[in-house]
Amino acid sequence: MNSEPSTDDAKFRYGAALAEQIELKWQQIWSDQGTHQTPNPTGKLAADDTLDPARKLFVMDMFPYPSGSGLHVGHPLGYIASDVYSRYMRMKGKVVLHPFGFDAFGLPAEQYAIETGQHPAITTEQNIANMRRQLGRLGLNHDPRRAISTADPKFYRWTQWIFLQLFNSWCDPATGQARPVSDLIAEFEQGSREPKSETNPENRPWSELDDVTKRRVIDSYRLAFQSEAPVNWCPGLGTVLANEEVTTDGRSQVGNYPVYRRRMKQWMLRITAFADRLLSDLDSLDWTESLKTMQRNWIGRSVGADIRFQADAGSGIQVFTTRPDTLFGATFLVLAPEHPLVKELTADEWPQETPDEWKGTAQFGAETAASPRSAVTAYVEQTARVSDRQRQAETSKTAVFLGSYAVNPVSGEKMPILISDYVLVGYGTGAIMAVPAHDQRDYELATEINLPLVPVVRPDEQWLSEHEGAVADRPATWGEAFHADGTLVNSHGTGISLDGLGTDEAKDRVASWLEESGLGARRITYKLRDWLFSRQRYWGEPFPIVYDETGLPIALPESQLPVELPPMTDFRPQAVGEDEDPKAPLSRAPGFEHVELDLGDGLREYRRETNTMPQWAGSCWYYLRYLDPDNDQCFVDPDVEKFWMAGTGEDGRIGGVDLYIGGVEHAVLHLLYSRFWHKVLFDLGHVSTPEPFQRLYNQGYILADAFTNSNGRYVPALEVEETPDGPTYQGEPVKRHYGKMGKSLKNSISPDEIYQSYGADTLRMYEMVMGPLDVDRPWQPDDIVGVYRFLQRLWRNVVNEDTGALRAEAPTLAADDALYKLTHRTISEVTGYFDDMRFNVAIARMIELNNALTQFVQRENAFPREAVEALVLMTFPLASHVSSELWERLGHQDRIDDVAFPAADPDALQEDSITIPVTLNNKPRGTITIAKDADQEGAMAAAQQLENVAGLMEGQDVVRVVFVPGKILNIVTKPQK
RNA sequence: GCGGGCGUGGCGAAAUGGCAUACGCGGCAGGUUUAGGUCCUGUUGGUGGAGACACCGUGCGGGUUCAAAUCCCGCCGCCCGCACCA
Repeated sequence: MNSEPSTDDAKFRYGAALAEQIELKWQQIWSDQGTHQTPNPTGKLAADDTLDPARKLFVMDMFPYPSGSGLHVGHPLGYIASDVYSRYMRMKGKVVLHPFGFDAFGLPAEQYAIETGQHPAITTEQNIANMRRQLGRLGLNHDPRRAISTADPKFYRWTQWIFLQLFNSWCDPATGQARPVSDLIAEFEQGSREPKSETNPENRPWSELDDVTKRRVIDSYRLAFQSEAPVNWCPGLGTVLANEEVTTDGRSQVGNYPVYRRRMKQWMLRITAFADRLLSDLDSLDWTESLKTMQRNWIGRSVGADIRFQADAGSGIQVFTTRPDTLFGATFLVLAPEHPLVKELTADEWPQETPDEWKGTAQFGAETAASPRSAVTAYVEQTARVSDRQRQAETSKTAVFLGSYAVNPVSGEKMPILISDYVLVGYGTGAIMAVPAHDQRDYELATEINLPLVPVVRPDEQWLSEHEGAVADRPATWGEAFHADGTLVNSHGTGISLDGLGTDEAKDRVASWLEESGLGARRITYKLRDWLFSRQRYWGEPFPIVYDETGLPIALPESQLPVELPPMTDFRPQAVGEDEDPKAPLSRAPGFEHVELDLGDGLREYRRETNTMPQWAGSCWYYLRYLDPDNDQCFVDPDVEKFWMAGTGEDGRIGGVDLYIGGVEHAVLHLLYSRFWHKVLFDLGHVSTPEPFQRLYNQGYILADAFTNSNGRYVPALEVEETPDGPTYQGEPVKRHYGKMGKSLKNSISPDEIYQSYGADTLRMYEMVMGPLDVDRPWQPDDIVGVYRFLQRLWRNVVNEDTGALRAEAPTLAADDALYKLTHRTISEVTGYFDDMRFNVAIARMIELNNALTQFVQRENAFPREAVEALVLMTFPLASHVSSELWERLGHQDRIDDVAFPAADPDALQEDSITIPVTLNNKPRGTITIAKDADQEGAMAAAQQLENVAGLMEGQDVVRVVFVPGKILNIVTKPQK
């Protein structure tokens, strides 16, 4: 394959060398003249003149982490798109903010540093420099003054500040909004609110509590709080991870290491308190439906009821169910193996006549199954070995009976209590009432180990007929649970009867009954869990938190921010034993953990928090820092924030970033976390919109061939050779795959190669012409010449390739000239396509115009200025350097950056006559050219002139004529009798 | 299993009810050139025909309509997300 274009024989042909010369020249000019600096309404970056808020447009990319392997051609796809769009919008008169930065803290950067044995501060800096160079070569129009890095203390000072906002806030359940903790304390002191009982077991009034208890109570309300809970522990990374960072098969997203469940005390953020708003506010956003669906699924709202069951021991077992209507059919209870009541409810001996299936005999052997305690212990240990996600693999259900019973409050029946790993401790209450006749999972367990089934919803006849051998009142014959709605049966007891009711009515009746009798209440639960926010890693934001002798956390005052990350030479995470708590690297930093501080009551000793914040902390709010990057008084000036974020009111927009472009992989990570932080900042009055990102656009991925060897490992795609027997690597046959370009598939292609062969403008244009922006597309290097030739021809139409001089200029085009009309029609269409970010079709139209222009120039040996300038201006957002160069060569003193996008001449779009197809019985038979306002008779008359049509109509009766002005003439005929 | 999306030439793709395949790549033929490349011109869905043309053709089957790639119903295939969530 010869991908190298030949060296140009014409000295001034637009080739790779000339393109590079032009590109570097204009990048220098842009940098020298500050072309891409966007003014602010006020502050350090303020403009000389006032800015019109109605014209503002905030266009942003998801910023990258500074990868060590540099950029591949898949990375800049979104960056180019946002660049093209922002340049276009600027030409359309918008004041466009288009910034760029680096997500420099976090696991990927730290893992890279460990691999290379260098300090992350150094590798991060190097990687940022390298990525800046590669991106700079693309000529992106980012405002250089607003470049940010989340690992910069001037940046993370404010990340820490926002953390303190969370720490110093609580969520008022009455309004669902964040409020300052000081309000909470005031309410306690006034007696208008009673402390929750969990932290105040004796329910003593606030004024009688000692200081430490008061602090405990308050801490339990905070949006940032510490909690001892089962977490995702990843020994391979030496840290805990958020649920969102664990893959479906129970491994870490970064590094693909196994993840285990383990109880640890960690920092959590109370995102669950905002679940409802995170869900309902999705409706107001201009995001794709599939992305909204992903967030909705992740939040996972379900409506039901809590029910408390009285058990042999303890104060009762609380369960959550979405089907309270089936309460009479609840024949046993199942707890998660980790449920706190398991120990208490485990009996010393098996009750008489306990079936062997309930004892786990088959699983653990007769010896272990000899007592409830040993069987339960064995079962709990077994489930602890695998992660939540792995537990969900499709295997037959297992369970162990605790040896104790509860009572069904409506039927009065005895219900055995079991533990099973299909009940998850983190969802609902960690316990369920099993209704085996009407829940598939319960059905499977009940039939597996022989538990009683009671039908309480009568299956309909159709369902019964579809299930062979199914008898309505014998669920064991059904083969599966009947979980649809229906009519209640077998559901009457003392004080309540549901027989004959429909599902919805019955749900309502039971819920009311539960509330009246004090046995339960209506409740809504979410799959979303609180966000585990601490990591036992080095390369992240330190917490602005210290501990005093009580061990309770204390927020550092704002004046002591930032808490800088101390320099360390050995910053690796430490391996620890199974029962040992991991030690965060910062605890080894000399002089960091134990400090003497004056927090207002004199110098005292404190212990610093040594965990760091996760990857996502900086990206939760970075878009706000772009607005006011140098402000050292606050995280963003309120007036500046309002200017860029406020909704324009257009199309009911509520405000936020006007266009946010990025990959779909952040659907439930960054995008959910960020929305959460933004809502807290909104509630506290720090930002003016309830949502951060009004419009979100997911660009597709660039795909490329990838190859695996016989071990299933990926081999470098660039070194694979194509042979008649298939692809080979180092002589060995390899298997071809196809996937997202990137490091993991070893199929990256560097943009540097494309710059060398064609230049950056060609690369920009190629990435935009490949296909629709939101669709995955294969990297096809052979196709690049298409847009390269386009730019070459455009250049040649203006510049004499041999001399470098401007070609002769043709006289002004007449208004009825075909090229004039095509020019304006193209402007009109391209404008629409740019507005919709359909750059591939816009480019196709430009190529058509350029082809027509080329013929004109060849014929006349001169170029028509209108057509050329329109093309140069339309090309500018895409191929900015060569367009700038041509604009200058065309004799313009003004910068093309400041020129308005061309407007179509409305007269040129008006055609006096139009050509439409004629179909006879729906078969195309030719075209007619008729007056624009011709009527059906006129069209028919013209059609009769067509030899074809006239001939075929001979001997036919016209049954119907469909004339759609401007579209078609269809004549329906049938043979004459 | 549930939810969402997609299926059009040799390839990337246009057309969102009105001439299917715009534009680009690749192919074929010709011109320029010592030659190759570059560049330029023509041509390029399939079948038949010398040709004008004719018939067929948007995953498969049905439907609505004067008219369907497009709308509706049912299959098939691929991709993405979720997945024991009580």
